[in-house]
Amino acid sequence: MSNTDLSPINESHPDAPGRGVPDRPSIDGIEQHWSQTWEEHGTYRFDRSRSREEVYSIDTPPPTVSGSLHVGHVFSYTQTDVIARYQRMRGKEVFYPIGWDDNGLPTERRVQNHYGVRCDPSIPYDPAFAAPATPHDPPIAVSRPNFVELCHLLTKEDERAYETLFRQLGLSVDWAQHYTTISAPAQRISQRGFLRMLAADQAYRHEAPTLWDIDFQSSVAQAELEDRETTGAYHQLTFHRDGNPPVIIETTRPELLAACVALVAHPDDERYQPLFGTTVTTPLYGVEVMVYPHPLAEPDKGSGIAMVCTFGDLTDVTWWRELSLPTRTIVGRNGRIEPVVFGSLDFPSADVASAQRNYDELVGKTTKQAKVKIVEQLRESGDLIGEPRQITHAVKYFEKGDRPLEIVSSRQWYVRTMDLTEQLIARGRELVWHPDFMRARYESWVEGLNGDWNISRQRFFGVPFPVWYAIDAEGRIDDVHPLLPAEGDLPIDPSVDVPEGFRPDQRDLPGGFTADPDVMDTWATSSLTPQIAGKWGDDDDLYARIFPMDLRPQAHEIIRTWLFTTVVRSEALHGSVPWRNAAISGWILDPDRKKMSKSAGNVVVPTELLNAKGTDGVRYWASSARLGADTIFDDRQMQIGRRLAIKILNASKFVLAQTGGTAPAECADLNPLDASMLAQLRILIVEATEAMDRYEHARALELTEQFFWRFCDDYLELVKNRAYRDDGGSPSARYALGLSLSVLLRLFAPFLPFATEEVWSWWHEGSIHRSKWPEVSECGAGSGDAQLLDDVAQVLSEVRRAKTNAKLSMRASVARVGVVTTPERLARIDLARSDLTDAGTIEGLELTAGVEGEFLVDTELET
RNA sequence: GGGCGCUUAGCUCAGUUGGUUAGAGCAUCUGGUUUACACCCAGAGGGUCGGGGGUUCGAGUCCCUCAGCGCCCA
Repeated sequence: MSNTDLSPINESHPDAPGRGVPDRPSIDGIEQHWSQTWEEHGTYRFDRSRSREEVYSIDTPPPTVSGSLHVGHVFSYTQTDVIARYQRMRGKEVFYPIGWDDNGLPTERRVQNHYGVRCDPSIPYDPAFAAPATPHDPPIAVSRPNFVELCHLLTKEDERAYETLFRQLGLSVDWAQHYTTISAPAQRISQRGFLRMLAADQAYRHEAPTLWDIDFQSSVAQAELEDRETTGAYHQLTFHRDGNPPVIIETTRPELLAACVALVAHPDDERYQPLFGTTVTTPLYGVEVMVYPHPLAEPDKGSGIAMVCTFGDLTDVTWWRELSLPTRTIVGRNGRIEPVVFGSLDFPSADVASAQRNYDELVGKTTKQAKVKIVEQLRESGDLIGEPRQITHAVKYFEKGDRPLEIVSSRQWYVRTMDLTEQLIARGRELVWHPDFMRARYESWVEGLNGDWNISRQRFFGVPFPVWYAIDAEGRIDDVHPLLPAEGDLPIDPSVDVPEGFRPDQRDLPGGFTADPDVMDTWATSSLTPQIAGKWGDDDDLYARIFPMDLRPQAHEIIRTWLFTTVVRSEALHGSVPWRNAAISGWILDPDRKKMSKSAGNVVVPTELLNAKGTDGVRYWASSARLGADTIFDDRQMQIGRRLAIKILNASKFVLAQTGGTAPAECADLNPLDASMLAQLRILIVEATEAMDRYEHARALELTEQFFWRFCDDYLELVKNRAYRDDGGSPSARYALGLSLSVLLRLFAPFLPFATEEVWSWWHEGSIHRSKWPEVSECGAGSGDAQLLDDVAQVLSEVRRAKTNAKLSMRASVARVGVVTTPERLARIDLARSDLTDAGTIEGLELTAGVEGEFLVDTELET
């Protein structure tokens, strides 16, 4: 591999000697050589002078580097790379950047565990703090700036591992376009996007019930929810009515009784119709609450009448909003019961002293502890009927959380989505989905939205909101008129930078200003990957050449997050769909059909796999799967790919030995067998190209592979003797061999970039990956009869069968072969007579006319 | 509860708009020292296409229904 000289643009010189054919070709270790060569020659560098029509742009998923590398990365990224390589060979200038998604909660969690630290924003920055070599146990508290430094440090390390893998995998990304979501440019674009949407009233800040994780101490969005089957218990409680029998409700959360603001029953429920509009009194607290009809109440659930608390679950939020109920907050952001004052405006009571006494016994407890206590109290007061009844029910969790979410009222930034659902569905229909049925995931998600998108998180490592608030002379914060930076000053950190017209020493003081304390949710930034990769607002010339992008490849589980939020941002900022195609890859399943995931402990480390099977082998497996199809991890499939790559090397060596690497570029007197093979090759080109254009890369690979094995087993065997001989038939054979090898290598190139590049370099200068995708017009005039090769191969196959049945070597001579079939077939076979008798070592070939449908081969072996 | 996908040989999967005896690879078995390849070559066995019903001259393919698996949404 010494005399390699690959230029980025291939100028295919048929007479260029290339590097020559090695004696013993091998695929082992070729990955490192070629990925290095591609980088040195800028083979995949994007040419930004090309117009939008000439560009194929890909919005690649920036992997979360704090996650673990696993074979799923190899799988889906290979599928995208196949598309990229195909489009490049079709003459498109491919914009194929990659980034690392390094901001946000996953990184924070990894840093906490890796170093044994936790972030305490009240601690001042310690410039002398160094990253611990081993994790602190128990974790130590560090300042926010120190914590953020650790986040940067660790992500740098993680990113190196990812880059190494993706280079080994042979992804044809342009590493010069690389980005990270926490970098200054990404923060600038993220903040710019936010400010534009704020100005257009597409984003707003609002106090509202918010899903809250008490362990992460942060709000979470609807898209991050997960239902988990959780055990609970129905408790039957009595609500009192003067002079009437009590009303019995059933609840799984009796500890929220003090937060009860109403009872609801279904409007058609005759049992409770007389109660609508009347009031009842809560046990223990003596608080009067009204009974309302509402269609969401389920008559057959429990007693059919429910207590509404602020807030036990999302249905409570709906009732609270639609019935304009008051708010009684008792659960704090740490998940513990907070003190309240009975007899105050919010907590009126018929018996203030007793209510306060009962309640104070719960204060400071977690909801779980409070539940135990209140059950005791209710039992004593006689308001608990019977024993709690165990059930399992679906409870909302943060997908990364360990305890059920609470719902607290808090002030958060939102992006409007509820006003937009119709446009969002229309945009989803503009997109071409591969496969089409994945659109249903998107639509059902959009149709099920129940609130605007909460984008603020009460966390540390993220893009800060570029917002301050003025503080008046009395120390009141003006939430309504945020102070904003000029776009030209972005990115800013409001906790460091100072708004215009203020001095640093006015921070957090009356008459001064204060920073918005929150950071944006990760998705609020990664929903802008087209803008970040295309340098929107920083390099609008580039952006105009790549946006809207051609392709968004991603997995189906993040349709509701990444795909959805990107469509939202693009609609808000550009009034456009962000891409034309969405290619949705499936999951990797282990042999038990379970999803491979770190938590399931069944992941396969990809680097070991690539070393063992060869990159092309692994890529073969990945690209054999259709888009959207979940795929079993199967290293036998990779072994097949590995064998295919080796076969390509060996077959190429053989062909090049015939042609000397200088096959004739034209042939006037084409042998009928060669013409037949080329006719089949033309069909292959058409079908493979059509499949690739439909994003059915697995189909294209299958067709090419099928052709290639038949090509080796039949055509090469039939033609080898003629090609060897230096007589009249040789030029035609050498022409057809050279041409077909060139075509086949290029058809395989997107799938097996290393083996094909290796072979290409033997007889070409320049990279195969910058060569042209094969076209039918390359394969001569097209006068060949595709059927001829099949008919001849069938006779040859019968002869082989006879030899095998006789346990003879394939080289054994055959005295006579008699073929009886239709005159048309006989005529075709006769045209390849000498190739057939050579390949089968047949002494006498007798062709006898038969009837339609007849095909008999009678073989007399020599004894 | 609503929706989507899957169910074809022991395993992993193809089967285009319904059209000959349902294909491939792997695995199994039987053979072959063929200078491109033993990471190879030749061949063989192996399937009532998840069950049931229907449409049709004809169904793996279209319709209905049931079951199992997986996922999405509520």
